[in-house]
Amino acid sequence: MPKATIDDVAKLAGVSIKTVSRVVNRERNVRESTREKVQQAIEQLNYRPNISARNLASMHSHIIGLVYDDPGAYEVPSGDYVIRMQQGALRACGAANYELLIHPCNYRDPQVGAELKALIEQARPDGIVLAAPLSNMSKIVDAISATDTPFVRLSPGKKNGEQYTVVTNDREVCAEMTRYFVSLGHERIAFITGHTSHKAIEGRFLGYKDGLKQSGIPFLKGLVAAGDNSFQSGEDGANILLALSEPPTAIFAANDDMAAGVMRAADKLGIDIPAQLSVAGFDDISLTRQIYPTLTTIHQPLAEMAELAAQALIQNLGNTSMLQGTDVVPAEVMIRESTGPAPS
Amino acid sequence: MPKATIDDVAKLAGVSIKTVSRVVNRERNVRESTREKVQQAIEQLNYRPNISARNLASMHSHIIGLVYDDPGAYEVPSGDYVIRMQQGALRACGAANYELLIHPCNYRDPQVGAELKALIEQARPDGIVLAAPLSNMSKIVDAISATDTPFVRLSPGKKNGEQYTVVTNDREVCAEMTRYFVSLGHERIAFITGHTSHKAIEGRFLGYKDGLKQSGIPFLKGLVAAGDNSFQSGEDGANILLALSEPPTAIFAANDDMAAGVMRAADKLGIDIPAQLSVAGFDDISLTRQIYPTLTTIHQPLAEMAELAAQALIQNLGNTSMLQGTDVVPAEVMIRESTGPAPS
DNA sequence: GTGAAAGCGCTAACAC
DNA sequence: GTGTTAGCGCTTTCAC
Repeated sequence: MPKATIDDVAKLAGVSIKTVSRVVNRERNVRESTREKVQQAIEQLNYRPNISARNLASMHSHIIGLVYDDPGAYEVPSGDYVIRMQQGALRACGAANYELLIHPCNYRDPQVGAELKALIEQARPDGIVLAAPLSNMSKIVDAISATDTPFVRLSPGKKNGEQYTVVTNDREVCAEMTRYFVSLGHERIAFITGHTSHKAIEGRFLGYKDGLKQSGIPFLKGLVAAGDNSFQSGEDGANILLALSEPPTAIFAANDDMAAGVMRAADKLGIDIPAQLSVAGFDDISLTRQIYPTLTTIHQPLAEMAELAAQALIQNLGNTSMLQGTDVVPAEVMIRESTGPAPS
Repeated sequence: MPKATIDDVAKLAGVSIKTVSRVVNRERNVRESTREKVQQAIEQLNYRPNISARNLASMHSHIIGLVYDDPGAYEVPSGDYVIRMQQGALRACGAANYELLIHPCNYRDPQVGAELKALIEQARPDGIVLAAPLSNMSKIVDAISATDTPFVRLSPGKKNGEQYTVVTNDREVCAEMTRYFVSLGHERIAFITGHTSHKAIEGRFLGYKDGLKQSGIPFLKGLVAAGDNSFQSGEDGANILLALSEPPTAIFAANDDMAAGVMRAADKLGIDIPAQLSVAGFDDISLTRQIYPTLTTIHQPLAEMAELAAQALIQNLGNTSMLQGTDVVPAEVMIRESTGPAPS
């Protein structure tokens, strides 16, 4: 059977199409009895408004774009990051009857700005959620700005631009993790830093130092190893740290990959985790639950962040004023098997 | 500035809107000089056709839906699976100027059928790519069928239904992996089976047996351990196999998680991989490159499969006849560090 | 509270 | 080859 249209419903309910439209869009000024009549007709005909027609008439697309770095364009730990953002954005879109258009893009491509602009002009999303690390990059931000499409940003490393932004508390939660080590009796707590180009990762190191200070433990340069986010750099860093005359009893790595490298190094050296050495990472990638012992880490609430960002974006679409400010969604320490009391 | 419309272009180029439409849609029967005139006007005005208007007039949405099991609804190895499918589907959509709507859904939810149906009626995708394991489930397939939306299936474990399907060669590639073990000098090659409910995983065991037969090596029941896809079951299975009076020199697990469990068991027993024991898995999850030694496994070409499926779907949309048949995209053995020559 | 009429920007017939 | 004329199914004034 051909799909029912608003006219069919109006005819069956004995009202005008405008009244049907009012009922469908939950507008006020409809008598309760009329609403019921229309509602019944809608159900009887299994009527669904035609999105294209609605979009055309209302001059917006009811589409939100989610733009993120393409994890398939190169090697990444996993697609968890993307999946979780999508979930959050989908929740917000579903609740507001918007659709979600995903657009992975490779920022290493010199054409990326033009390509992104073309995509936006084509699909005409009503707004865009821009994920990190793209949310930092002026060539991306400028390309979106040039289309006059409102957008919000997800955890840019540094705060610039005027758009509304959702971030997490990297620094505070790293301090919390550090204090957790102290609470287990650890005093020699080492840190493996991440790649210097990742703005977001700098805060993690600062948080580590905060945690030490809050616990009254002196910060020792000798307990810091320089990593570059890779498994290998974690293993190398651990080998240096564990060869010290007074080795650390705990190692906190700025990401999970490096923490896994630490575990590998300890395994080779015959050091038991967590009896002799506690290890923690950051990100909560799936690996953390697949290795043995499972890895204590910090979970970034990506789904919640994306949901909040999309929600705020959608709610603000009608307004003429630009959405501004910053919201923080706290990250969470995930205690698993790789951390335990300091050896006596 | 307000967006240019087809009328603006027509006026500037001094032609009718129909001619502009012809140029935009690359129809024939336009004089080259006219085409150029129009093209120039399009560029000058930065004209982009309005998708909603086009969709409304042409009576289709130019949207393809990708429906897959929601990996966030429960624990899964990783989101790689989903990401790779999305990439493939996006490639096909981009090439054909379609948009991709993603819809993760949780088949454990009893309402899933109704919910899916509602979504499809709302968004009205022109077609759907249905991923495994949903592509097997009649309540999902029926819900989609009820909406009269054409769909294609990705690697259902068993072949039923009449829709076009893209599969991979689980069985053949597992035989290949087994022969690879033999080529390394292994003769006692064990297998750890997967959970019986996963149809696709049955073929892997059959492939293992095929490979043995092709190599003239007798199949021994004693070299098969029953797993359930979990890390733990891999570890348990390995412990049983390695305790045999004549233990295997190679263990082939039906998925990567179990293979990781095997590696853990070997590590605990002080067995060196690959010098004393070779290990292989299936899936090529990101873990395989994050552990040490990196895991030899089999890569399912999910992106290619999804791309082919979406391509076929889109190409067939105009036709009245239903798209049928099956295409096979071969999987690939990924040789990494966990496999080596049999110990002498 | 409700309705009539005028588009939104495009495609599809059919004329020329 | 090109233009004319109707819609597609909705929202949006503005009447009543």
